[in-house]
Parts: sequence; structure tokens; C-alpha cells
Amino acid sequence: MAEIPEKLNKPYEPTSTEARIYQLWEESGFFNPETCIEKGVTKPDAEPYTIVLPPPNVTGILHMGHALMITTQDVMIRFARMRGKRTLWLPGTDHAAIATQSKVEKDIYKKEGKSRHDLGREELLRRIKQFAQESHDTIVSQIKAFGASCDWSREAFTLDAARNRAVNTVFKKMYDDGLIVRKHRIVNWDPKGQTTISDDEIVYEERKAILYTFKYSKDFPIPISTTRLETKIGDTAVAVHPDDTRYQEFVGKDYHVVFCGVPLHIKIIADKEVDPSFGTGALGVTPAHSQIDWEMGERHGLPVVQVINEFARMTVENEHLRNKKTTEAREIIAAWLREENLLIKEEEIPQNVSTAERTGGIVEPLPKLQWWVAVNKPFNMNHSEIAGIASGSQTTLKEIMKVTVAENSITIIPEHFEKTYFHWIENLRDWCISRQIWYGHRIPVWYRNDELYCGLEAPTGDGWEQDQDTLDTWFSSSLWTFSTLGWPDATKDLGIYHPTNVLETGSEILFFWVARMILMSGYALGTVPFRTVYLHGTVRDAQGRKMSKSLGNGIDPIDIAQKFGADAGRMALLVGNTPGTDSRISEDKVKAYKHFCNKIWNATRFVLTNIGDTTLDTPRPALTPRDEEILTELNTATTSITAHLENFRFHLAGEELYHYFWHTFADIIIEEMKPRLSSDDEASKKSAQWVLLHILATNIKMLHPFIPFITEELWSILPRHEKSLLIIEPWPKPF
RNA sequence: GGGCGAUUAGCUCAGUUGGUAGAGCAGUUGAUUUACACUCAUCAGGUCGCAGGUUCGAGCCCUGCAUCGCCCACCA
Repeated sequence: MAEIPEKLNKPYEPTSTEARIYQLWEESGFFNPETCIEKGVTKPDAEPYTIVLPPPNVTGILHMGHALMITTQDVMIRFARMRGKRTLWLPGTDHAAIATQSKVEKDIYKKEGKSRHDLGREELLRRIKQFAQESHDTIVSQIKAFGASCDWSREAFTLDAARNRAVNTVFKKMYDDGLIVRKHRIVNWDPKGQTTISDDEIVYEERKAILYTFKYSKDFPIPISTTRLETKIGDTAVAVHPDDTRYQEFVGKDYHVVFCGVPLHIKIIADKEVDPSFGTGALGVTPAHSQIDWEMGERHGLPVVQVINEFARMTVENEHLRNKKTTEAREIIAAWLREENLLIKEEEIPQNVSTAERTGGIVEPLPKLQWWVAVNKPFNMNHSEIAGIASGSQTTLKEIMKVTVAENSITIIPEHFEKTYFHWIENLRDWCISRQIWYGHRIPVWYRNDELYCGLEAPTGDGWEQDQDTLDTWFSSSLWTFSTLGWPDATKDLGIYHPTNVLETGSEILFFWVARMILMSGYALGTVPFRTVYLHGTVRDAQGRKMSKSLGNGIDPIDIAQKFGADAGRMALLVGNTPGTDSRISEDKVKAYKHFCNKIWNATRFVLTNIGDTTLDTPRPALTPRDEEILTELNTATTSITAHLENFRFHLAGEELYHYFWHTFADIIIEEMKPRLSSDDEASKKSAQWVLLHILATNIKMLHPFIPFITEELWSILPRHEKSLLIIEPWPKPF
């Protein structure tokens, strides 16, 4: 009879087991694909399988969304490893520039009442680095607690020296190709954070605003409407639709007016962008303070008059308005219009106000000198392995993003996100990449008088000063699939593991990140960064609400792991969760899978105490017809579960495993075998014992990617001659 | 305003090519010195949002509508 360890006679206790098992894996070295080859586990010519972990921000701790991400990827990775692939899961963390800096700044201001300017660049950076390091350590321990089998020997950080070299190399290449340019444009300026932000970092809040309809002066012929009266000081034109018969006689004329004490020169222009049905059908054009007006100004050669500064205060030379906040200036102008009888109408309308995602500041469009990535500018693609783009041909960055998905070089799961993706690409404008914050990759450009130098290192000679700005955090994360593998050097890793197989991430960062990775990999390497994009949805609470600090409804994955075991948490996150769709998690659901783990534990105890001297090495005895039938059923399940895993249907694979193990194996097979196990019919008994042990072993193997800890623990006590770890056990084939 | 998705048992959700509606939780009734009460069996519960269409056959395909959710744009 097999030896039964004492612990098997008690209910399964996850917390003490999981930490020990993880240590066992780490010591084995099997997270590292080269170690697997050295130890003869993986064939040297095995097909590679790579996933890079989307690097969590070093802004705090992990939430359930991260836990889902880690679990899903770990399932794919463990499945691939057991199937003999050269499997690499490369971990890392993201410096998350603006998010991290604003968090640390807030903390410092709260505790010490000091701003970043009180501390200075060097001291603030020192504080941020310290915070990032602590946050990093917490995050890594959390990732490990959830069982992630990633190769820590290759761990990377988006702001370390190796990644900085990759960032500077791409920047210089793009600069030389004319794809990174410095120019004046309207930017989204966050007066609170004192930095530009990208279009994607804006969140719209619906508020009520007053729409004023007025004339600049008594003799000005066309009334206009606006909610932002204070910007009208910067107007240089009034635009009407070319077909609007009401105003045609005025088009092309110039007017000099004095508006609230400020002289303005207003030209009447015709532009198709104007909606004749809105307001008066005439638009006051403010090129300095509106994206659309800026573009209109470019088309018509209008002067740009800036009247608002970086602190959202007025800059005009007028005693009433100078240095007033925009909101105060609006009141002053409204009062003046009333007094002068120029105000025709005031009405309350709902309006979407642009606010900065990280600071909550109201975004002020301002013209500023910034660095941009030109997405529509043609360049010569020297080397391309991308279907639809020939080496040496002219293309654009936007084209790369489009073609890779359109030609199925990249598949997005679920498929319908491809439509959303294309829609976004169509509307994409140039990407503003410079940020006026201190934490991040410094722009690799130096200035001296009128000279400008772009390079990997500071230029020689005196008097050069580096650009003060840093890069948008997504610039460095967009290089992630290849900067982590040693690029710009032609490393062995890069040759073997790139392009990666799967990018698994949240659907909300399809544009922020996924699209930009496709752009950068296409540009820098001429390849796709990955072949499949697997998107997961948001993990919500039991009532379907987003988990948030303010609601206090967050579930900490570590609490879950301690209370129910990481295995139970993993299973609860995966079962019933379809790609791209939001899911709900509750302690009840996790508890159900803790019960499942215990069921496996108990069934193993039963099998081991009833199989006599049968081991996994025992040759297959003559099986009874019923046992043959049972094995055929198992084969069907094995085939189906394998197919589900191959096709990213993790929810179905998990459910089928759960159902087979509990309601077929435990409830039916074990129950019906009980009499045979205690009978005198030796042939029937041997058959039953052999079949029981092999069904159990097969299930433990197939469950391993989902619940790695308990399966590894049980595998260690299954009777067999040669002991080895389950993590590298070959994936079961049908009998 | 444009796009995308969802609507299936009391709740949360599956349902891969069209072929007799499924699971978990909750509920009913019962069992039991049991591998396991973190158990087992049993029952109940659904005109698959609504209206049309295609088909021998539709939860699944097509059209329209309703409600909810998300994304993008931002009309000044």
C-alpha cells in the first residue's frame, strides 16, 4: 500500500503549502527556459513560446485585475511549458511617470506641505525612486503569491539603464527619419500638474455651463456664441459655413473692434467645419486656445494670439483682466457685455469638461513647443517582415498599425475589438510625447544657443544643456516586447523569443499601449511585437461596481490568497469569465473553489488508500470493459480540455475540469468502484486501482495550469519510482 | 453625434460550426459513525428583451425596435 503522508489526513491547508511550493519551483530553475534545456526537460530545438508581462505600475499594490492578468498568463505559460515548448514569461514593472510622480508629490504635500519646486529636481527624484522601489518589492511578492511562473532572472523595469538605451536609440532613429519633430501646436495643458498630457489621458466630466450669445461690439455684424468668453480676447476671426446665405456678404471683410477694453482684429472667414445650425451659425475663432480653431487658423493663415498662460490666468495688457483666473475673467467680460448691451442671450447647457486623468485639473488648450511623433508622415521602411509592407517601401506609422491587424499578422481576441481598434487608428492624430515632469526618460536632445543635438549620450563641448522634459511613459512601454530582450543589441534572446506569442492585457489599454507597441515594433524591427492579443475585461465587485478606493469595495488578492488560497482565487477569476467581458468576483465564489481544492485533496486521499501497491509505474493490467469505457470518457475530456486551452477558452477548460473531476470522477466513478475495491475479484480490483490512479494523475496534470500549488503538492505524493516536479511534466495525451 | 457590446433560471454567468436549453450560488425534500458536512442524492425553477424574416429546424443567422453598459468625438 502506498505511503500516505500525515498531512493528507487533514483538510487541505493552502497558506502553509503555497509559499513552500513556490520556493521549490524557484529553486528548480524551471521558470527559466535555458535551465529547462540544460536539465533535459525541454528540447534545444523546441518551439519558443513567449509572453511579456504587462508591467504593473509602481504606484502601489496590485488589485484583482492584476490577479486576473497574472492567472490568465500563467495558465498559458504552464500549458505551453508542459507541452514541451521553450517557454519564457518575462516579468517587469513600469515607472508610470506621471502617475507615480503625482502620487509621491501628493504624499509629500500632505505630510510636509512641500511642493516639487521646494524640493528640487534631484531630491524629488530621490524620493520617487525610493517609493518606486518599495512599491516594486510589494508588487513582486504579490505576483509570486499568485503563483506566477515567470523568469525572474530576466526581470526588467521601464526606467532602468538597459531600457533607457533602447528609448534613446528609438528616439534618435525616429528623429533622424523625421518622424519625431519639435513644433508649436495646441497641447492639452494640465495647469494643476503643470504638464502636457496626451489625448488619452483626458477624462470628460459632464457639467453645466452658460452659453453666451453676444456681439464683440455694436457695429460688428455677426453675433457669436461661446461658453468660454475669456478666450474671445484671443479671437482673430469669425468663421461661418461657406453655404450659409445669412453671412455671405461679410466673408472676407476685416473688422477692428474693442472688446472689453482690448483691441481685436477680426477677419470673417468661410470654413466647412462650422456647423450652421449651432448657436448663431458663426464661430469665434481662437487659434491659441482650441484645437479645432488652431487647425482652422492654419488653413486660413490666421495669427495666433495667446491670452491665457500655464497657470490658467489671463495674460492680456488690460488692468481689469490681467492675471485674473479664466473663470474670473469670464465673469468680468459677461458683466461688461451686459453693461454695453451686447449680450443677446444666456442659456444653461450641459457641457463635457476636459479634465486631467491623474490630477483632476481642468485641461487648458495652449500652444506650446513640444515633441511629437508624426503618425501620418511617410518614411522609408528599410526592413519589413510584415505582410502587406514590403522592405524598402514608403509607409507611415499609422499604416503599420493598420496593416498588421488587417492582414491578420496580429489577431485580437475577442475579435470585435478589431473594429474598435481600426476606428481609433482612423482618428489618430500626432502623438505628443514630451512631458514637463521630472520622473521619466529625459528627452535625449541637447541645446546650445541655436544648435540642437540628438544622440544617445551628451555631446562633447561646453555649454550644452539637455532638454528639461521627459517622455510620455507609453513611449518606453511601447518598446517593452523587445527592449526587455536586449534590443538594440542583436541578442540571442531577441532572435529566439521575438516576436512574442501572446499579449494578454486589459481591454482598456488597447489604444494606450497595444497599438503603440505595434507601431514601435514595426518601426524599429520591421516585425509585429506579438501574434495574438488576448484582452480581458474589468474585474468588478459582487454588485457589478468597479472596485475603487473611494468606494472601499476593493478586494485585495493577497487577502484572498491568505483566506482561501491563491489556487481558489485563480479558479474563481477564470471560470465564467469570457475574453473582453467584465466579470464579478465575490468571496462566495472564491469559497466555492476552495471547496473544490479540498475535494481534490480528499479524492486523492481516497485513491491512495485504496490502490494497494499500484503505482504510476505499474504496467497497464487487463482492464474490464467498464474501465475501458471510463478511460474513453476521460480521453474525450482530455481532448476537449486541450482544445479549449489551445483556443484561449480558459473559462470552458476550467469549467470542464471542475465538472469532470467532481461530478464524473468523484461522484460517479469513485462511488461505483467502491465495491470492486473491497471485492475478492483480483482482476477487477487491479483494473479499478490502475484506472483510478491514472484518472487522478491525468486530472492533476490538466488542473496544474489553473491551480498550480495544490496539484504540485499532490503530485509529490502520487506513488511512482522517479520523483519530479509537476511543472515540467508532459501534458497528458489520451490513453 | 459616431462606434461597439449586452439582454438566457431568484442572483452571477456559460452555451466553439444552426440540431431536444446548461453550470455555480441561492431554494425544496431527503440521506449519512462517510475519502470529503468544504458531503451526497432529489426536486423545483426559462414563451433565451420585443416584433418580423431566412431555414425542415434559430438562444445562435438577417432586419427593425426597446432598455442597459462601454469606447471615441467634444458644438464653439
